Order: sequence, then C-alpha cells, then structure tokens
Amino acid sequence: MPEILPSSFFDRDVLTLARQLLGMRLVRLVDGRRVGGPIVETEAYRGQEDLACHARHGRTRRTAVMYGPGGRAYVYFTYGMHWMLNCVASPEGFPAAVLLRAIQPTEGLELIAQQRAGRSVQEWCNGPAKLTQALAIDGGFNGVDLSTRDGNLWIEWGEAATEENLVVGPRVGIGGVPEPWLSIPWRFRTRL
DNA sequence: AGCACGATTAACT
DNA sequence: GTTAATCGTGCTC
Repeated sequence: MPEILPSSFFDRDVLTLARQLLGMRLVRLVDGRRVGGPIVETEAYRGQEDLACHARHGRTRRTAVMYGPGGRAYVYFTYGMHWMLNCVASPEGFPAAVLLRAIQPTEGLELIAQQRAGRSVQEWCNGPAKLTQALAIDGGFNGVDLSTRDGNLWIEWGEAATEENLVVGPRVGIGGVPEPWLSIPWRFRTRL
C-alpha cells in the first residue's frame, strides 16, 4: 500500500515545502482508479506581505483555507475558466500555500487522455490549469485534507528531488506586482 | 451596483 | 508574438 504524506510533512515553512513536494506523488481517485504522478513544478506564496499572494488583502471567504492547518487543498477559480490546486503550508493562522504547477503523468493515463483529448502527451499536465483538468479537480476539492484518502485526493511519498536536479527562478504570471515580489525566486522545478 | 483584473490556456497571425 | 475566452473576487462608489 503506497504511503500517504503525514500531516506533519506540511508543518514547515512554505519555501521548504515547495522544494520538498517536488518528486512526491499527487494521486486522485476517480471511480476507484488512481490518476496522477510525481510533482515536477511548484511555486510558493507566502503571507500578506507577499503582494503576489491571494492573502495580500487579508482573510476573506476565498482565502480562509490558506489560514487553516497545513496539508489542506486550496483550490480557486481564475480567468473565468481555470481551476488551480494549491497545498496549504503551516503554521495555522499564517496564510501560505504551494501552487502545484505541473506533474509527470504516470497513473490513470486513460482518464487523463480523455480529459485532455486532442493534446499531445507533453501538454497533458505541464501547467497548473492543465493538471487540474487532467485529474478532474475543481472547486469541490477546496479544503480537502491531502494527508488522508477521505477527499479522493492526496499526496504520497516519492523520490525527492536533489539540489542538483532543482531549477529555481521567479514566479510566472503574477503581472505587475512590485519588487521584490516580482523577481523573488520562489518557483521550483525538477530538471528534465 | 458597477468595475477591473486575474498564480492561464489555446488558437490565432 | 498577440489575443479571446469567461466569471468569481474584492475594491470603490
């Protein structure tokens, strides 16, 4: 039986968590079938002072999950059509989360192919909205505890990325937020 | 009540 | 490289 990450795994700073989630396996259960694969790209969003973070305006109905305990899913809707999946970091009361930007699809490929019909394998899960579409994740998963199987979505131990195989850079798609937030290297990716 | 914009993607020229 | 799609969220009036 594959081992799920314990809730204690998320009890660390969001920057550390964003690095350590690389290589861990995201698993979605659809009609009893496993769908997903190892996480290969993440971004960290940290606190109200981070002007690229949704919690910059404080606690609202939308951002409430980010203030909760680590290991919960923060799923939000944007651009009128896309769902994004985040993993909330500890400590409770401090708003921080890791955006899951890409995974390497290894399980449930039939369903993924169906969800991403017409696109090449390379384009199946190489973007934050692509992976939620591939794994059939939407707003109904907001608040799910990723350290249990209760929500049909969880994260398992995998082969952690080493420092040598880690690429670090600025976050993407955050528009014109002022420095230092625009250029701060809080995006993490495993080298091909 | 109204408005500008968004942690993006895909389909264009 | 450029741009439409499309609507919830949070701010301003």
